[in-house]
Amino acid sequence: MEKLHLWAEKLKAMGHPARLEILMDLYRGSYDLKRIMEKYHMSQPAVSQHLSIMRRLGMIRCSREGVSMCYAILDDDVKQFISVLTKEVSQ
Amino acid sequence: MEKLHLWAEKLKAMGHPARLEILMDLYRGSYDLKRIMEKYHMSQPAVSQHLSIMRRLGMIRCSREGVSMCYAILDDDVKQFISVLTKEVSQ
DNA sequence: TTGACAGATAAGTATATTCTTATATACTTA
DNA sequence: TAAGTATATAAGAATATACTTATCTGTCAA
Repeated sequence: MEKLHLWAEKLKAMGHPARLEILMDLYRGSYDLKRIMEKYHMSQPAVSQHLSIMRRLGMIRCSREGVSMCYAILDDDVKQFISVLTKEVSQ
Repeated sequence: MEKLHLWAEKLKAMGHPARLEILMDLYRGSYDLKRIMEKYHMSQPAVSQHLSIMRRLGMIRCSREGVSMCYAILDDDVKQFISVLTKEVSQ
């Protein structure tokens, strides 16, 4: 896929408040499924599907940690962007 | 609107290859309607609607220049992001 | 080995997005 | 002022996205 097109895909994926918040959580270390569910009035499958969208694009990776799953940001460009955004949003 | 939510809106708006390319064109000075139409197999109204989406969000502004319109990036965050992206994509 | 827990996937539906074609508007020039 | 050019807007259709509920899978502990 062309670079620009791939970027558009990643931006679109970041273009949802719940996904953006998950990424910011992950940047800080980990995300809290229940908090996301409550804040966005969203079911567990819905959150799982948002994670899956970002996983398909290689933006995040997941690994099993016993009974639960551990997510982390994989894409360096995304990580860089979220780092800047985190500072910007907290102002 | 909450800061995070507004950012999500802007990212979603950037999350379309034609809109992203228009923004990159505008960052360099101006965009070429015919080139965008041809590259994305898109009609004039379709491009106009993409511009309108970004205009509604305050990402770009437009002013009349005689018979044609002059667009420019208005939002500093967007400008900053596109400047970084432009470098990244050209590598 | 079964029950409970955490989370993923499937299937279907409501809504949003992105186009299309048709038409309207603003400006310029003959 | 009529015609031409550049662009915007309107209405509707096709497609994509974001949910829902139901169900499945993997892990652990009794």
